[in-house]
This record gives sequence, C-alpha cells and structure tokens, in this order.
Amino acid sequence: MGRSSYSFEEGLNKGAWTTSEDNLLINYINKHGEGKWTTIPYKAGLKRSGKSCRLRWLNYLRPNVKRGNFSEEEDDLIIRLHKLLGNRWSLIAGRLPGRTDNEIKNYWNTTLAKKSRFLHLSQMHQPSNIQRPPASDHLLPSSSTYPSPQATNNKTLNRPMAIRCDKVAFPVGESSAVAASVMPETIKAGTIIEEELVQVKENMVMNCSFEDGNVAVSDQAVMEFNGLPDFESWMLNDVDGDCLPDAENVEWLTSLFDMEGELQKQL
DNA sequence: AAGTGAGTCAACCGCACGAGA
DNA sequence: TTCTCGTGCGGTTGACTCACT
Repeated sequence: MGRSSYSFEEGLNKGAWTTSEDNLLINYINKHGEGKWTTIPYKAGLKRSGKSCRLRWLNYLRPNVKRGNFSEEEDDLIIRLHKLLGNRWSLIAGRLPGRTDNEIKNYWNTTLAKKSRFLHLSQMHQPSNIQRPPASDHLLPSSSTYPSPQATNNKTLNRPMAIRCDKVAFPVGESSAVAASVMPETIKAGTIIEEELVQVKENMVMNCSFEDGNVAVSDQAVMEFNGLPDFESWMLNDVDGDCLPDAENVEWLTSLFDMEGELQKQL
C-alpha cells in the first residue's frame, strides 16, 4: 500500500452531499476508477475527506447498489446470517448482492431486530423442550447471562450465542484440553475466562469467552467443523431456528462458507 | 395548525489492521 | 523492527419524515 505525503484536511465539507458533489465524484471515478481515496477529493475538486468520498461511493453512488425495500428472502437471509455471524455487517453484505453493510446494519437496527425477536417469541410459545436466547441478545456482551450448563440435562438444550463466543464440539468424555487442541490458533492465544459445557446428544459443545476481548465468532467455528463429522452436531446447536440438523441447513451453511478460502483469508 | 415522539437512514467517528517506508 | 498512513469496519449521531395528539 503506497503512502502519500499529501494532506488535505482543512476546510472540508461535512454533512449531506449535494448533487454537484455527487456528480464530481461519479465523473472522477468513472474516468479513473476507485481507490486512492485520500487523493480523490483533491483530484476530483471536492472539499471532502477521502473517507467521506469512499463512503458516499460505496453506499450510495456505486452503479450496482440496490435501492428500495428488502424482499422476504433477503429478510430471511439476513436473520439467518446475523444469527451465525453477529454484527459482522460486511460479511453479511457480501452474501447479499447490491446491498451495503451500512444499509443492512440500519435495516437490522430499525426493523429486523424486532422481527427476529418476534420470531423468537413465537417459537418460545410453541411446545418444545429447547431453550434459546433471543436473537437480539447478540448485542449482549457475554454469554454468561444464559442458563448455566449445570442446569442442562439431556432434555434441555442451552443455545450459546452465535457471537462473542466460540463453540467447539467434541465427544463426551474428552477433556477441555482436547477441545482446546481443535480450537483455532487465534483463539488459543487468549485466556479463557468463561467456559460452559452443554450436552447435545452424544457430543459436547464448549462455549468460551476470553479476557482479552478478542473473542471468537461463530464463523470460525463453522470453518473448524466444516466437513468434519461433528459439524452436524454443531448445527444442532445453532443456525436458523431448527433444532434438528436437516440436510438443507447443512448444505446451506457449507455452501455459505465454502468460498474457496475467501472467508479463511479474512479470519 | 402546531407540537412531539418514534422511526429511518446517510454520514461521521474512532479504532484495528495491514502494508509500505 | 518500528513507524506511519490508507483502508475498512462497526458503533453512533443527527437531520429528516411522518404519524399521532
């Protein structure tokens, strides 16, 4: 990444963009392409920061940005992805062509969080021996607010959060050390301050938080188990509201993260 | 008609990360 | 190896709209 000695911080405009500013930016990028955001304002004749130009282009001016209402399918996908990834809006946006992370984030905060909560409450009132935390609880800082594993038995499944935790499934009888050995290196670097064991059929799911705050997220867990026999047991404990692993969910999740190492590069 | 509160969304802010110097 | 800076990300803010009283 190159560096520029150029500085252009004085007298910058802030706030809403005008049509003429939009046109200047569009014309410049159409001619010269994206990138070099710090120099674009100067070269395009804009009194804006590079950050502001980048944001305006990516979230609004780009030709393939999809405007308008979200479809039912998009709603469903966002809710599923949010359960899986938490507030990782850029990753979620990457699965929705034409939608930006900012747009999805706004949409979630204003609309889908409520919808997701409503769906959860609907499930709560159906006869079931499965306990789940509400999807909106992804915003909570720790999984410690959920029922302790001591209260868990074979008939009750405590569903760990899909964010700010790591889940590692391993056969009953294996020690925590064995579980730790299959954790990603980045996770092992942290010190575990919470550890919960939850029995799911013949496997255990470990739910950990780390003191350095550099906690794992569930997509790492997915990568960990993608293709392994325990993957289905992990599926038991997460995904989209179905308690039992079904072929469609396994296929969906597998395809979602089997992106030729794309995700792995980001992690 | 005016006031008010809730909802929406574009834009800003601060931070982390990575790469070049 | 360290420093500096560009880039990208998630959280937050504030202006605007609209429904309701």
